This record gives sequence, structure tokens and C-alpha cells, in this order.
Amino acid sequence: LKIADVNSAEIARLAGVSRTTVSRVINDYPNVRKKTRDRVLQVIEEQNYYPSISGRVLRGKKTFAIGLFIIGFGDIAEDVLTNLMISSVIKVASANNYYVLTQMIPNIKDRKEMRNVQEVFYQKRVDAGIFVGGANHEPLIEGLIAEGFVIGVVDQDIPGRQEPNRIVMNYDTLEGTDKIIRYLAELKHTKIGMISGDLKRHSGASKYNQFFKTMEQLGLKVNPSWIVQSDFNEKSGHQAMTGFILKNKEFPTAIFAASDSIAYGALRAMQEHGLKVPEDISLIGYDDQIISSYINPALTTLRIDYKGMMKSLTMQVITTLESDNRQFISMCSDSQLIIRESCSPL
Amino acid sequence: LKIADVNSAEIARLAGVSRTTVSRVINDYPNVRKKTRDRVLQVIEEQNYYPSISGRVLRGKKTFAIGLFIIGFGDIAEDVLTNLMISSVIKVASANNYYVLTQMIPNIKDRKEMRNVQEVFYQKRVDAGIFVGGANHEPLIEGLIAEGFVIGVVDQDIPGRQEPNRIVMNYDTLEGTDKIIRYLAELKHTKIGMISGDLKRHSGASKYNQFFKTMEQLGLKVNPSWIVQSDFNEKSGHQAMTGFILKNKEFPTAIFAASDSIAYGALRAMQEHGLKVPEDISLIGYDDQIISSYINPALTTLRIDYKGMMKSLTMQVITTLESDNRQFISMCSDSQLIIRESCSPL
DNA sequence: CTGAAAGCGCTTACAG
DNA sequence: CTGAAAGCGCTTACAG
Repeated sequence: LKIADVNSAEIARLAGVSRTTVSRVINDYPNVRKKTRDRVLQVIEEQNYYPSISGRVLRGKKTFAIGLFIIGFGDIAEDVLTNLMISSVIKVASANNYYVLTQMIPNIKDRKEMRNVQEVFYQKRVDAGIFVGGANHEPLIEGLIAEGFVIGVVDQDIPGRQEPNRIVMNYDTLEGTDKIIRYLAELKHTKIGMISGDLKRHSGASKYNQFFKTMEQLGLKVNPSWIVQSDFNEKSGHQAMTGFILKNKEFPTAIFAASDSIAYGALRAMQEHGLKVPEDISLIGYDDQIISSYINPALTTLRIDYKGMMKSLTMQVITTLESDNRQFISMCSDSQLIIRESCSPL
Repeated sequence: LKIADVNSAEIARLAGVSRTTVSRVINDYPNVRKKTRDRVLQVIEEQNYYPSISGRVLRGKKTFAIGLFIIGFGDIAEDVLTNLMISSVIKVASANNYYVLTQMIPNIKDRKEMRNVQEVFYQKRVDAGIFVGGANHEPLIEGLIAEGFVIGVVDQDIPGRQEPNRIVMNYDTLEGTDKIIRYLAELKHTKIGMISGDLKRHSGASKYNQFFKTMEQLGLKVNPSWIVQSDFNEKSGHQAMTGFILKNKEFPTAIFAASDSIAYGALRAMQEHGLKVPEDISLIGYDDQIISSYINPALTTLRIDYKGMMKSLTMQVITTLESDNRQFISMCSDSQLIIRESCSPL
């Protein structure tokens, strides 16, 4: 008899009780005599018995597993920031006796990949899900919330959608963008360009909109040909900046990249075209991922505590699962300007 | 009736067949009339039905999940290399319709954490496991293999233990270390020191032993006070190098760090004590993780294809699960010297 | 090619 | 405080 083959009937037999009593002990119900409980616990320990999760789930117990879904990344293995978020979720979940089932979804619009995500929930593999990297309004996510699954979402702001089961974690894109532009203005920059992130994502759109607002508040003119759209990754930042350089005759004195990865790509493009940072153009990022302190010039940027964000979000998802209160919850993480070498006063 | 509540009886009713037939369709058995099959498939599609994994597993089907266990890391969220390995496993598994359940195990000797790992297998949450970061001989892993679970292990070499269910993935620590020391010798270095990794791990011990062998083959003397033991991480490398500097009057002209992280820590310690790399001391790493090309001086190191390693290992674990051949398999990844700026000729 | 019935390992009313 | 029996959602001999 292999350990894996021991079941509750075997434990019951060895302890001289019924399976009902074994179940009561496993579930820590109070109505078991202490002596009986101790005997059962001892047999469980001796036999190295672990109740089958399938049996328990089939009978209506929780899976104690959380699905983590990473949407829309190309070569995720290279994305240091995403990996940090994954680790953070796993660590917090583990510490609370939950397992994490992680899934990468390169293209969420693909019918097969959509079905894969739904499958995880409908097969009852997980009790709840956490989504990273989705568009602000993602029908798949909305559908799962509507079905009654507890869902944690990073980077979402849908006005009026405050229904139960939705747990949202953001960082302060408005105040953050404001800090960045005002810092550049303090350095006497007035000609400021921007390479935006994906505008379908909440953080992309809100950084973009706030850029115009703060510029206006500061009385600074925005030159439309200095505003380029991009995705949040290095490759896209490189493309955007290359196009920017080829298209423009006159350059801004400072550029705001909507993410550090964009900034890395932009920096690479500038170096390829003989532009020096910060001597010719100042460059500021957003995120403060680990590489930013190592590159040359070290990147001035805004630090977002992604680890802490994922920790809070995961904890809140677990708390929601364990309470019976499934109300809408929204959280927001603040940020901190990290001044390094990539921006200089004019 | 929520989607999640649809079961095979409901599908059977709507399609006008028995649950047996529904099951046959789900499992793609041949003995169903095409017309019947199509009708059932259509109802399944319409109802967005996904068979409960618990029901299937309870009846003896596979879980289609793989456990990924990361052993012994402190602040794993910061460990870029580990995160890359995690992502790689998930991507390959996903592409083959397997889910990955990841678990961090800070201290594998802790009784509670050991039980957590066993639990994953004995609760039948996964079909197989992959272990990263364990000691060469780790009783927990050996126990699971003995119990009949399919286990993929990174960095292991136990002579004579070639039993079924064991799938091993290594990188060429002997040839790699040899390449490194010979490269330093080519640069005319004869006074070479080493900061080793954890000697309980296969890669730690084999790099350590090979260092002495190659030195001997090259006719170079090893100064014992230039050999320092360390763990594979940055902090430990920093400690080791600080101790090294304080202890020694005379320094070697080159130092071999058993990992890039150790090299980062050593570099930081040297800079704190006014030692310049490579002017005063040449420094070479092992791994080529992403930061190595960004630091100053850019680190000369040996590139290990961790992503490819995890891809091969995961594929092999899945292949083993799907075949009925569970024989011992051992694989080894090669390496490539990446020459940057941290080593100079004497 | 199809279905009725048993059973996987649990938990939960129900009865005592 | 304890146990016999039913049933969660599947799959699999078995029978036809």
C-alpha cells in the first residue's frame, strides 16, 4: 500500500472509528471526543495521510487554489517586472496555505486561449483568479465576475462597476504622472515629449490623459508630433523612439516614457542615432524596475511597489474567499520619485 | 442555472443521450456515432460546459497539472534567474495543455514546509513535480521518486541512482569551469582565487572540484586563502568578498565567482574597498543573467541557457507522463563564454 | 453504437 | 459524541 493510496476508510479502520469521524477530525469540527480525535490524528500522522482534494472539492469544499493569469506579454520570460509580480503572489498565497496556478495568455482575444482561462474556473481548479496585464475593459474578466467568481484585477478603473467579487489594485497614475511632469518643469524643461503605453490599459490611458492636464496646468504647450504611442515593452519603445527621431526636425529637451521598459528601448534608439542622455535629451521612466539602477545613464523614474501591490491584492482575495463578504474593493498604491542620472536641468 | 453548475447529466438531458455517451464524447472515444457525437459536442459548446476536474481525477484521470517547487531562496522576488525559470516552465506547460502549480520553499528542512510539498502530491493536485534549487541529495525529493511520482530535478548528479521516474537536467559545470579557468590562464593570470557556491548543491560542488582539477592541469598553484565559500546569491557573495579582502594581505589577479549573483556582491565589496575591476583584479561570473550586461564593468561570464533547460525538462516530464515509459533520463545543457569588460590580460 | 449501475474519496444531513 | 447512508461529477466494466 503506497502512501498515496491511503484513504479515509483506511484511516478509519486503523483508528477504529467511522469515516464520518475521520472527516470530522480532518475538518476540525468540535463534536469529537478529545481521546478519539487524538487517536485519529495519530493514525493520520503515522500513515502520512492527506485527504484527496478531488474528493473534498466534489463534496463542496474549496480548492484552496488561486489562478494567476498574465495577459498579453510577448516574451514573458524576459519581463523582470512581471516575474516579480508572479513571485509575490505565490509567496503570499503559500504563506496563507493557498496554491497558485499560473497561466500565460499571449493573446486573450484568441478563442482557444479564452476557453483555457474559463476552463480553469469552470473545471473548479481554483477558488478565485488574479489578472495582470489586461485591457481596462476585458470581456473575459467581466464575464467571470458576472458568473460569481472572486476576481482580483491589477490596473483597472471602470466607472460605476462596483459590483461584488471585483477586487481592484491600482497605482496612482494621475498623481504619478503629475509628479514626473512637475519634476521636469522644475528642471526648467518646457519642451516635453511623451511615449505613451498601451492606451487600452487603464494605466496607459490615464498617464496619457494626465500628461496633457499637468502640461496645461503648468502653462506648457504640447507639441503633437512629440507625442508617440507605444506599448509598454522595450521593443515597442525602441520602435516608437526610432520613428520619433526620423520624423522630427526639432526635438524636445525632455521625454517622459510611460514605463521603464519603454525608456530602455528609447534610450537604445537615441544611442543608435548619436543622441546623448541627458546631455541632448533628458529621459524619465515609470516603474523603477531593477535594471534601471544599473543602466548607463542610471534611469530617473517613479518607483511603484509592484511587490507590495500584489501582496495586498492577493491577501484581499484570500480574505474575501474566507469571509462571506464579497463586496467590491478598490486599492491604490502610491509612488516615489527616484532621481538618478537621466534627467538634467536645462 | 449558472454555467459553473452545468454537469454531464444536464448535457446528456439536452442532447437526449446518457451520461455514458457524454463521457465518451468528452474523452474522444471512437465508439460513438458521428451524428450523436456532433449533437453532444454542440450542446457542450452551447452550454459552455467544462467537465469538473475533481470528478475526473476521482475516477482515475490525470490532473494535467505539474507542481513546480523552488527551494531555498531567500527573497525570491528579486531573483531574476529563478523567475525566468518559473516563466519558462509555465509557458511550455501551457503550450502542452498542462497547468503549473508553483510553490516557494524557503527552508526545505522545516517539517511544515516538507509536509506542504508532500501534500501537493498526495492530495493528487499534480501528476508530476519539478524541483529547482535543492541540495544534490534531498531526502524529500528522493522520497517522492521512490513513491512513484514523476520528478524533474534541476542540478543533480547522484551516481548509481538511475531509477525510473527521475528526470535530471544539468548544465556542464565541469566543462564550464574548465573554460573559465583556461580563459583566465590565456589572459596570463596565474594567481586565481575562487568564491564558491553552496557545496551541497551539485553545481556548487562540481564547480569547486573542477577548479582544483583545471588549476592542476595548467600547472597553477592554488592558494588556499584565496578560496572562499559562499552561497549562490549576491548578499553572500558580498559577505564572502568582504571577508576575503579583510583577511588577505596579498590578492590574486583574478577571481572566479561561481555565479553572477556572487560576482555582483563581490564587485560591490571590492568597490567599497577601493579595488577596481578589472584594473586591480579581474572578475568572472557564471550564468550570464540579464543584469550582467548592464553593470559597470559589464561582467565577463559563462552563459547558461536556463530558459532552454527548463523548456527541455518540462517537455520531458510531460512526455514521460503521456507515454508509459518512466525510465531514468539525464540531460545536460552546454554553455558559452561571454567576454565583456570585467577581465583584462595581465 | 448505446445505456444502467457501480464506485472513485470525500462530507453532510439524519438518526441515535 | 458517533455512525450508516446518500450523493458530489465523473468514468468504466458490463450488458445489450
